[in-house]
Amino acid sequence: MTTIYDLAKKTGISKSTISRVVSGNGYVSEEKRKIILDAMHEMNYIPNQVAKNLRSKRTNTIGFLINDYMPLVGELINSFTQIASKYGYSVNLYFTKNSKKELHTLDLLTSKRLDAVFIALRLNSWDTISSYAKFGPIATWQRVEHPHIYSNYIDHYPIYYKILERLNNEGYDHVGHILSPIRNGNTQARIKAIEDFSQKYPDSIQTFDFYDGQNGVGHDAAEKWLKNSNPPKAMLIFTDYVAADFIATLRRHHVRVPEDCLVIGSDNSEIASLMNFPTIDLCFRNQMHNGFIYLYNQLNDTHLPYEHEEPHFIESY
Amino acid sequence: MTTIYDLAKKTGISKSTISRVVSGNGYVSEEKRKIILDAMHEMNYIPNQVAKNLRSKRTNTIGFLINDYMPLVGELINSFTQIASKYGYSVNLYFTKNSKKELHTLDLLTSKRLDAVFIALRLNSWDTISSYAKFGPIATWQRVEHPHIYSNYIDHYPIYYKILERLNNEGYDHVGHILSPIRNGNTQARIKAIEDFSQKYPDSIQTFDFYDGQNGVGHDAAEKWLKNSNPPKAMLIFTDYVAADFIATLRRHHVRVPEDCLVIGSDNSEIASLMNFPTIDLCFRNQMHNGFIYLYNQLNDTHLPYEHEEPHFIESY
DNA sequence: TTGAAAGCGCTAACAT
DNA sequence: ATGTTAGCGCTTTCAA
Repeated sequence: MTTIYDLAKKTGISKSTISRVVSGNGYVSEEKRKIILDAMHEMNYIPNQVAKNLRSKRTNTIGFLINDYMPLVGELINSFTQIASKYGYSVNLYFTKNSKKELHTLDLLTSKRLDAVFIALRLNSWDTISSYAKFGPIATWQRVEHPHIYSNYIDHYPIYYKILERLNNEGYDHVGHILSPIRNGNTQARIKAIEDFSQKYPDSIQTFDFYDGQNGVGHDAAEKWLKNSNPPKAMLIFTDYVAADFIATLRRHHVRVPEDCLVIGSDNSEIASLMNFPTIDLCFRNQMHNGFIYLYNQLNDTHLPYEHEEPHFIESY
Repeated sequence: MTTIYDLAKKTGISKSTISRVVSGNGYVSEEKRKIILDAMHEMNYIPNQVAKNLRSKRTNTIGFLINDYMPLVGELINSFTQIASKYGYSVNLYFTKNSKKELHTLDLLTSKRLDAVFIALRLNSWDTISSYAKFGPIATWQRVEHPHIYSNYIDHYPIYYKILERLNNEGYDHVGHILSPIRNGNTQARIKAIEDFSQKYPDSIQTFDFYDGQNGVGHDAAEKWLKNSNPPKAMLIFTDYVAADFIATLRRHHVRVPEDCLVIGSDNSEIASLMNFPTIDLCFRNQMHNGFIYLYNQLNDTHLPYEHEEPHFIESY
C-alpha cells in the first residue's frame, strides 16, 4: 500500500507538502502540485483513513442501535443510511440483544470508533445511556426527556384520538387495540387517547391487549379474535408487520378483511401498501432524517434545519 | 479521554506493561496487574480502537454493498450482521447507487477502513471489482467464476425444474414466469429450466417476462395478467416481495389467490409466510452465513466450516 | 511556499 | 517480568 511517505521518497518532496495537496489545505506551488498529483496517480495512492481518523479523532461513522431485527428495521436503516451517506457518514448496524451488549456498543463511542449513535430501541435506562453523551451525541426517535439525548418522538395521542372518532363516525362502536409490549411514552399516549375517548363516548366499546415479542404476535391476537364470540369489528394495531400477520391469520380462517374486520396498522411501511390495508403514517422516515440531522449538527457545529411532517391516516386504495 | 499514557503517568508503570494487561498478552506480575486494573477502573479507561486499528491494520469491519434498498435487503443484512457480530465484526451498510459510488466504496478497502467486503449486488464488472481483492477479501452470493472472488451462488436450475414438474403433475399446464431484470446466472438457469421443460413437455405452455426495477413490478405484471384473456393459472415470480405485490394487486381486483391463480415466490422471506403464499427457499440465510465465514477465514487464516443447505419448496400452510 | 518535527494512542521487538 | 524505543500514516504547528 502506498503511503504518503512513499510519495515523499519518490518525489523528493516532503510529507507535509504532499499532505497539503491530498487534503487541499494550504499553499502548494503549481509545479510541485503537478509532480505530486502525477506520482499519486502512478502509485495508486489512497490515503489511509484509519490514520486520518486517529489524528482527527473522528471516524465519520455513526452507530445504529436496535435490540433485534424486525421487518420495519430494514426500512428504518434504509432511511437513516441514505441521509447519512449524503452527508458523508457511514452507518454501522448493531443488534444489541441485551442491556450488556448495548453498553458494549455504546463503549464504541468512548473508544472513538463511533462519532455518534442513533438508538432505535434502547435496553438500558436513559440515565445510563445519557452518561455516554459526553463521548458523542446520541439521538433516538423514542420518547425521552433528557438533557443530553435528542428525541424527535411523535406524539401518538392526537392522531390516535382522531382515528377513534373517525371510526366512531363510521359506525364502529367496538374497537380492539393491540398495543406494543414496550410500555413507552407512545403506548401511554395511546392508552390515554382510548381512555379519553371512552369517557366522551361511553357507549363505544374499546378493548385492548398488550403482546410480548413481535414474532407471532399478530397470529396470537388473531387466534384470540377468532375465539371471541363477539369480536371487535375494527382493530388498531401498533405496527404494520403485526397487522399484516393478524390479517393473514384471519384470512386463513376465511374471515374477510376489511369487510368482517377492519384492520388499521401503524407506520406506513411497505407492507401496508403491499397488503393494501390502512395505516397511520407516523413519519418514521422523517424521524430518521431529523435524528441524523441532529447528530450531524452536533458533530459539525452546523445548523441544518429539521424537516417537519404531521402524522396522518393512510387509507387503503 | 483516558489514554494508556495517562495510566502510565498515574501508576508509574510503563505503557507497555499496561498494554499487556489491557490486551492480555504477555506476562505481568499479579501485583502490578492489580494496580493497573484499579487505575483502569478508577479512570474509566477504554482503549482507543482507532489507534489499535492503525497499528494492527485492521478495523474488524466489513462492508455490505447493495445498489439500493429492497425489502429483502433488511433480511439479508440481518443474517449477515448477526453472524458477523458473533465473530466480533461490525458491518457497514452501503447503498452503492451507481458504479462510480460502488468504486468509491470499494476504495474503503484500499484505504483500510474496511477489512473485507460482501457484495449483495454489484454494479461494476467483476473484473473491475476483483482488482480490489488484493486489498481485502471479497465475497458475494451472486453467480461468478472469478479467482479472487468467493461466490456461494445457488444453482436455481434443479429446484426450478422440479417445481415445473410438480405444477405439471398438479394439472397446471399454463405457467407464467416473472424473471429478474438482472440477467445474471440464476436468471439464465431459470430460462434453461423452462426451455428444457418445454422440450420435454411440449404441450405445456410456459410464458415469461422480464421486469425492470423492483418498485411496481408486481403491480405491472398483475395488470398484464388481468388484461390477458387467457392468463396463466400459476405464476412463478423471482422474488417474494414482487410476488406479494402481484398477489395484492390481483386480490384488489377480486381475483382469488391461489384459487384463480397460484402464485409462487422465491426467497422464503418473511412476507411469504405473512401473506401465506408458497415460495422457494433458496437459502439466502445460509449464503449470508457462508459469505461471512469465507471472509472471516481469509482474514484470520482459519478454516471454519461452511454450512450446507439445499433449496426446497415451501408450501403455504 | 516548503520542510522538520511532534504527536494522535497503541503495540511489539528488543533489551534488561 | 518490565521498560525503552520505534513506528503504524497522517496533519499541523512552527520555523525558515
